[in-house]
Amino acid sequence: MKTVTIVLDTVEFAKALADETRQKIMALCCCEMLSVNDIVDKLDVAQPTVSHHLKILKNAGLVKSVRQGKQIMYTLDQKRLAQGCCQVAEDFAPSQQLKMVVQVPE
Amino acid sequence: MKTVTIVLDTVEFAKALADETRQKIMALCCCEMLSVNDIVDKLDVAQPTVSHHLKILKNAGLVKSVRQGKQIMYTLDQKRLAQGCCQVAEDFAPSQQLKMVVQVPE
DNA sequence: TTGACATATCGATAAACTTCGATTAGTATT
DNA sequence: AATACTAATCGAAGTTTATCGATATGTCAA
Repeated sequence: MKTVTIVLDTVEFAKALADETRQKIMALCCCEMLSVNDIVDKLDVAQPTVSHHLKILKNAGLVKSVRQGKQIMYTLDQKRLAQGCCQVAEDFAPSQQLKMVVQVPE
Repeated sequence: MKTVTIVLDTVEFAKALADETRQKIMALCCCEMLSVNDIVDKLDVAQPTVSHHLKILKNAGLVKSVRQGKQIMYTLDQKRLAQGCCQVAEDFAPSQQLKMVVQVPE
């Protein structure tokens, strides 16, 4: 039996987070699915800029996307984000343990 | 009575993390105090470069420093780092709760 | 299949960032 | 005080990144 440990690239992870516009996008689609235009409407940036940032977030595995007709809906992968945070904490702050609390639906 | 909530700037936090050399520095001085020269010796970068990165980490509150004679010793602020990770997770992944496990010394 | 809409890609520009050699500032030793 | 040592600052060069207008690609409806 093989154990596969998914190790995330903490530099790519941090780089994906390291932009104000991207953090705004992440906050917007953290808890719902939004189309690119939805995001453009809520921010003060051009459509190509939003697409550019979504691509970076996607490459870092931080957003998932699904096509719905003409639109492509994006949403933040919260689990992945939390995993990234945990990994950073594990790597650099081993004395300060972080635990991910699994939410049990009632 | 006033309640003061220390809110960390998640963009500055992420930017501080978003560089390979800085992550190497963080890994080096995560669990011990190192002088600037100690870090230079362990990495393949020039001294001004290390000083530059230490300044960025310091401004983000991620390292603490103390002068010891001629040297200035740097060490990672693990607690602060873990807090940053928690804050990012709270802000963007509210469904995936992270908890900081407080270490109780025996 | 034509037109309208949604998103991605391209190319250019400007700003931000990394790096390093040279220099400066601070500290300890002799 | 002069010297040696350590780290910070300065200035420049090169690289990366963010942004946007223009355009291409993909999808649906008529």
